[in-house]
Amino acid sequence: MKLDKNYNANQFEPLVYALWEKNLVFKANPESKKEHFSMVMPPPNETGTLGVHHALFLTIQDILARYQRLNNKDVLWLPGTDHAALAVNALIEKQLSKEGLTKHDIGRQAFLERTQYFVANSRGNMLNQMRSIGAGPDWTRLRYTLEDTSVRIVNETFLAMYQKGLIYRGERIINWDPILETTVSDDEVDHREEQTTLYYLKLGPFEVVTVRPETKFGDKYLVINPNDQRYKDYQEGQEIEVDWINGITKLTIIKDEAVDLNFGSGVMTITPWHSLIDYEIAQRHNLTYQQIIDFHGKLLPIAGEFAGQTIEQARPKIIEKLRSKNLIIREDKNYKHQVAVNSRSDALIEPQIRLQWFIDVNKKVIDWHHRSLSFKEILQEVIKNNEIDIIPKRFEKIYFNWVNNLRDWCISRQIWWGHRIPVWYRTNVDQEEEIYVGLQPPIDDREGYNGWQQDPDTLDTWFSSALWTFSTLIDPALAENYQLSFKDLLHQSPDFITYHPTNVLETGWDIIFFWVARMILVTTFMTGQIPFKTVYLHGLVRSTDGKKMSKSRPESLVNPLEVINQYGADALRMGIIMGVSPGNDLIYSEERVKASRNFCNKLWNISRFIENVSDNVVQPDHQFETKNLIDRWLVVRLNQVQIKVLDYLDQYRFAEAYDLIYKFVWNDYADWYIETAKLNLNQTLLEDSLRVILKLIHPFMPFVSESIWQVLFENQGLLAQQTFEVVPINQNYLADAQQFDQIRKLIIEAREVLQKTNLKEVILYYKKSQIITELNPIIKQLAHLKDCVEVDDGQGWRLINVKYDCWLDIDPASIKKHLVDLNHQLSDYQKNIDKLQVRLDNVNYLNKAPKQLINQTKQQLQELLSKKQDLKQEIERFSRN
RNA sequence: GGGAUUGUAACUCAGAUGGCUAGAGUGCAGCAUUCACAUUGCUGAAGUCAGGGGUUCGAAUCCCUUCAAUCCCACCA
Repeated sequence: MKLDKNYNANQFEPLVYALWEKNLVFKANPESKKEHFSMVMPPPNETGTLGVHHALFLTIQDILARYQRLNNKDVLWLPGTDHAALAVNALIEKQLSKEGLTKHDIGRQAFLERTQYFVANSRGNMLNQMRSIGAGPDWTRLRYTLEDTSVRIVNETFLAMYQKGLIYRGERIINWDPILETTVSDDEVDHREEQTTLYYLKLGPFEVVTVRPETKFGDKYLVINPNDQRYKDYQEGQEIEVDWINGITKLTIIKDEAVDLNFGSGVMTITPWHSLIDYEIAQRHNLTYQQIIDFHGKLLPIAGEFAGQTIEQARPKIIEKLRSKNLIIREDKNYKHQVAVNSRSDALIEPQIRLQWFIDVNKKVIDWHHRSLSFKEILQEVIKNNEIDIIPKRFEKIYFNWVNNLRDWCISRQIWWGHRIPVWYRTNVDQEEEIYVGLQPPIDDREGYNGWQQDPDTLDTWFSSALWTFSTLIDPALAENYQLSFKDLLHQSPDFITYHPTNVLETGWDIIFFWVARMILVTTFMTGQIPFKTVYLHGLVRSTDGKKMSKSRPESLVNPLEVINQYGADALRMGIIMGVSPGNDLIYSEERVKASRNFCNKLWNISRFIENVSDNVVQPDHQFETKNLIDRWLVVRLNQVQIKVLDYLDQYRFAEAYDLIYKFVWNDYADWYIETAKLNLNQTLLEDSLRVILKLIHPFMPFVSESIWQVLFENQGLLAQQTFEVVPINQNYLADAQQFDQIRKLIIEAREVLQKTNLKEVILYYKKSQIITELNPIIKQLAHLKDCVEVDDGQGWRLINVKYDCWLDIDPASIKKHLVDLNHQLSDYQKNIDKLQVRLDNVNYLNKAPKQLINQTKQQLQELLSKKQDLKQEIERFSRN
């Protein structure tokens, strides 16, 4: 025998994967005459290692890709990685700070070199990890969000939007991370609850509350709600003088409805530079504002004696001073409120006003289906018109909710790692600033003037990710040629022509805003096409305690490589697919992985059996030739399962598809067909059916299926190149299949009675039946009977659930042990009979329910009645004796 | 404050468009043993489908409501 007793995943997986790569089975071919199927891989961040959530999306996408290949399509699954500007930047800065350095110490150039080195390293690791999960994307088309082609397309996009007036530069309030010293987009800000002290301060005749006394230095305005009767005597614009932290200050009264009458005393001072709401109030009333905290998080000279100190240092001293001036009325030490933090770096966000680049989402200048629309409108339209389907559907609501509240997208970042903004500035003779936006650095040909300086900022990492579906399909060689326009690039790149729009985008629901929406936004603008036709969203993987896996709780993290080591990649894949429905989160459970590992082994041993009973020469047959009704039963089941599995896969219902295969293979194929095959061998059908099963299971468990295929059928070529063959059946097979179902019932019931009565070696008598005679040895063996004998009339215990007349040769004393169960069963029958009877007595049911259903109900009732009758008779007969 | 999701066996979860006696994995109980597989086989026990109400001939499934949990968005200075 060629196969070992147990399936050893670690032994086969690397070999099998190497074989796939060698044979280029993952390679897409745009020139193929087959139908094309395309999908881009969401590029994972190049921060190092993969987690289980990566394993999840790689598995789902790999199932899709392998399924479509077996479905006779030309498949492009395009892999790549993301430079992950903010995340990687934070990581490198953390490394530096461990060495006692900051990025300014080493300078921009050295910082970038160091980052590149780090990223190149982690990329290699990650790609190998993807391989060990079994993912089979087209590695020949591996892309990277910070490669040359990407830079070109990013700049093309920036330029095109700039020329349309969709990108503008402006001073706005933004989320500032004082640690990384960069802007953070709204979506990247997390809110965390914090307990702090709320101070009630005396401000002249008023009382104001604050948790941030350090922002109070710039106070010039006092805002009250115009509907507040308590302060109706104070007029808008009225000025008052009060004693404040650093002496006498003049305040102007402003009335604005943003003030909550019920919070504190209903009076507030505002700090527009460092608060979004205050900023909005200031904008409405045309107020002046100034910066109090600098971009490093330190107080500016306006804070007088506290200037140069960080907030942490200054706050207690400021409190001390306020206290000494008797300006603190009272303090609430248990005040709970939400603070904003950068989700990537965990730093406290300090709102700041700064010159930034923005994308205008409301300007209606984009040509879309012959109308001029804004980004916001296009985002709404493509979903409303079903140009793009989101699965599961409920995420459409979440999507619209987000789009409706969308504000201009701030795309500039002050970190160093990322796409540099393609804008250059210089000062001309009149000391005015000139600006140049272009694809490549401009050349300054004037002598004696300052040359062009590129904007120091980089772009939000999601800006380049947003181009992912089309930028990756552009031919890199063409992109090097700046003589070609962007349109030329699109129209001359075979991959773009063939594969765009892509068929599916498969990703987690948590990045629907960051990524999915922004891909739609940028792609529609740049290509005039939608980026994908379907969005399939999967859930988050959580740890066994039901919480999010997070780096701050290392015990919650599961390392997919360790799992693969222990149980194999196929086991991991199905462990996280089993029993999970689209869009729902899943809790990682090692039990499920184990169950899948056992299933691998089951498959393995089925194959081992087949190999064992097969002649050495394996002939390709594919005829599914049947010799008896068991064979026909199998063929019918195969056919049904095959159709259903393909149907589930078309609907992205992976868990259900897998579940069906699992049950079929284990409960039907192994437990019944293989068992009967020991006495009734049909070698070609065994091989044909195994081939079908391996193909069906292959998208889910590629390694074990390919390993078996290689050992058993290696001459038949690579599994991944085969297409599904439909198992042929004809109508009279169905009747045979039903016959065998009856025989299975017979065997099950016989086993049960023998178990309950604790008897062995019992004889089964049966009234003349051709089928039982034909299957006599099989029934005997599977039910563990001593013999199976045809008789003219019955004797012994009559089987209830079977259509045939047969009896087990059991003495009444033994049956008595079983009597309690039997009476229990009897009352179960009665309960169900009552239920069905009530239904059939209901006139409305008879009038309104479909005819077919009524007939079914009647039939069920008849069956139950007769079973009950039989059982009752038997019990009585045996009780009498 | 706005919104989404979840509540089904001891545990983790499936049950799309309402229609058999509500299923699986794990666990549990009993039995089997040199058979392809102990990563096994056979048999079994275990559920008021969170509670209440409604629609319907018929509800785990649809609607309303209460309770509990998780998450997203927006936020009070």
